Amino acid sequence: MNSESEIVLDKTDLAILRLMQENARISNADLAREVEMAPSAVLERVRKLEQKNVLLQYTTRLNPAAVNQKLLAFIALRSSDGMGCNTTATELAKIPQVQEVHHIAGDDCYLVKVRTADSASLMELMRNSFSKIPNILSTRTTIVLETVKEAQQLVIPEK
Amino acid sequence: MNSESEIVLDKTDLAILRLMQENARISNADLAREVEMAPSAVLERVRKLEQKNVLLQYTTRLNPAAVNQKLLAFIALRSSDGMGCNTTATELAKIPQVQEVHHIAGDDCYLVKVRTADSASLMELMRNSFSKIPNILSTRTTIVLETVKEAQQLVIPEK
DNA sequence: CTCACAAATTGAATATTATTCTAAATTTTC
DNA sequence: GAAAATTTAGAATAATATTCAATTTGTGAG
Repeated sequence: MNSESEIVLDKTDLAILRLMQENARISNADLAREVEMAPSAVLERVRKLEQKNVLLQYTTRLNPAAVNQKLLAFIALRSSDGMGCNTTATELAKIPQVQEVHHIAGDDCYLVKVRTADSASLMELMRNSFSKIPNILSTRTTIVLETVKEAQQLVIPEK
Repeated sequence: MNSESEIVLDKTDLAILRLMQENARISNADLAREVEMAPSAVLERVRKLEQKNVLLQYTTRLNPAAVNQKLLAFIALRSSDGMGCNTTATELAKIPQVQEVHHIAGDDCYLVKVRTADSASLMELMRNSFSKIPNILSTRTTIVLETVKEAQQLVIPEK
């Protein structure tokens, strides 16, 4: 009975998703031309996809270096949070430099993706923000030397 | 002398980036209102930010579950690629289900983020695609149980 | 200080687009 | 197979994007 329980997408919806995932700023008119429907009908579908939380956000991918966020790191961390309690994760998620927080299977409880200006500011972030979060038992930080690919493009099924 | 060597962004540029990162579909008119400039001037700046590769892509974040991509995994993998040679990374990047490929410091050479429908299709992907890539010595797969936060929002400096 | 050049900005005009609404068509349900 | 609900098309209007010439602003040289 949750909000995703009965999402049914037809071929046209998937085509719209594919086009919008590629270019969020595509005009509704172009979208309509591509899927060969009237603009009004397409707009209606887009609105519904937004309401059904299929379309989550229109965002712009920025060059991290251009805004002085050159360092990328993954931090695997163990927490003493009991099962069903995710205070640690919630607190981590509040940190702006933290892009992702995943609860993972295996020894380490969480995998966190962080972006900062440089290693010094990462250290600062860990000292100032991470250290204030209770229940963190240990952290293991992996610095990214080079990013070869970074996209959030999903593989959208044919039908 | 590379393409990013002399990117200088003023307060207005940063404000534009902040707004567009939040909502890629913001109209140029609204953008102009927010930063209190003429629409034409703002458009000019956006075009330049695109040319300078500060704005990389306008994309739409989709609900992975809605398009049957419920499984998220991170794969740490070792490769026998020599230094300066990144065939493995390039091949990995070609796989559509692979969202990210990072060259990392430490024992494991690469960290890869993958999305598939379920664990069965992940296995299939590894058997069919990963196994065809030469030089991969070993893989260590971490399954994500739950994602608490997933954003690519960068922290944009004040000035 | 002022000139001259380049870059950025404005404002107006036009083309394109978004959005709304009603009627028609299609699909679903009983 | 008919009624109800949903979806779509088409037309009309409001809003927006985009272009361009003219003005302003910023920068460095003399």
